[in-house]
Amino acid sequence: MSTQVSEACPISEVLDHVAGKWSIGILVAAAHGPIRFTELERAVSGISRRMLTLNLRKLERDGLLVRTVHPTVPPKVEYSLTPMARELHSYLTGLVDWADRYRGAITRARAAYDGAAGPV
Amino acid sequence: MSTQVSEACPISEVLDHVAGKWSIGILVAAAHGPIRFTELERAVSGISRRMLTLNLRKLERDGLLVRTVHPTVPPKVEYSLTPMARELHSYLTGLVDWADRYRGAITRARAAYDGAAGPV
DNA sequence: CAGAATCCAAGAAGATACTG
DNA sequence: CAGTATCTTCTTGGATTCTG
Repeated sequence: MSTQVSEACPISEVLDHVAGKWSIGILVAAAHGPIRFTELERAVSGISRRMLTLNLRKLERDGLLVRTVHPTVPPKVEYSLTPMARELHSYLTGLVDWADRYRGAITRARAAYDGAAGPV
Repeated sequence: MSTQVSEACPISEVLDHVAGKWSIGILVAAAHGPIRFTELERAVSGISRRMLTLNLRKLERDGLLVRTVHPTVPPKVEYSLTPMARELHSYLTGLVDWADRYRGAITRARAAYDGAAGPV
């Protein structure tokens, strides 16, 4: 058997792009409809302009976001999800929802772990 | 840090731990039942021993994995999911499934993007 | 077997400044 | 408004070696 496994990028790489900290925030924020750069900057809390740009490019390149430039002054650029990103979005919200439900428990688990092991 | 705001860690941080490239692989591999270190090393393709250890500690600290040491010779250590990780697992498999369905499309999207923009 | 310790390279990310 | 460019810092991750 010709194990020509990687005709396409490995799953782990896809997941790495799609499930990154910033990617999830961006995709979730863009899911409500077309969203502008500055709106995204506010929506994704903690992201820097640079990181936003880089992640937008990555997601656009992967075919998850569509970038629409309106040739006006001042410029207006909108980002929206492609169909495959929209499908992804439901899984992402499940994840976000889970994180929200359990972040208290996780914080407590960390405290217990650190307390037991020995924080110096 | 004498932080007053963070009663619990922000969602983005939780997601960052849980949805990392390695974390997903580890959690999915451990979902079948208790799994040993070396088995994980084989199951999570591409991971190094070091990264595996670091990620196992992180997940254990977050209360997602339970580490069981059997005091035998040679040593035997098993990892299994906690209930909250088990709940997470269903969302993760959804994600993995999505990634598998679309990785071909993503690879093509990249090629198109690179081809159009100008790969120098 | 299941790690821990150390060193080092590469990439991610922040700060800041500039532009069509 | 929506970026780009540059510089520096911090973190991630690989390779290797050692141990109970």
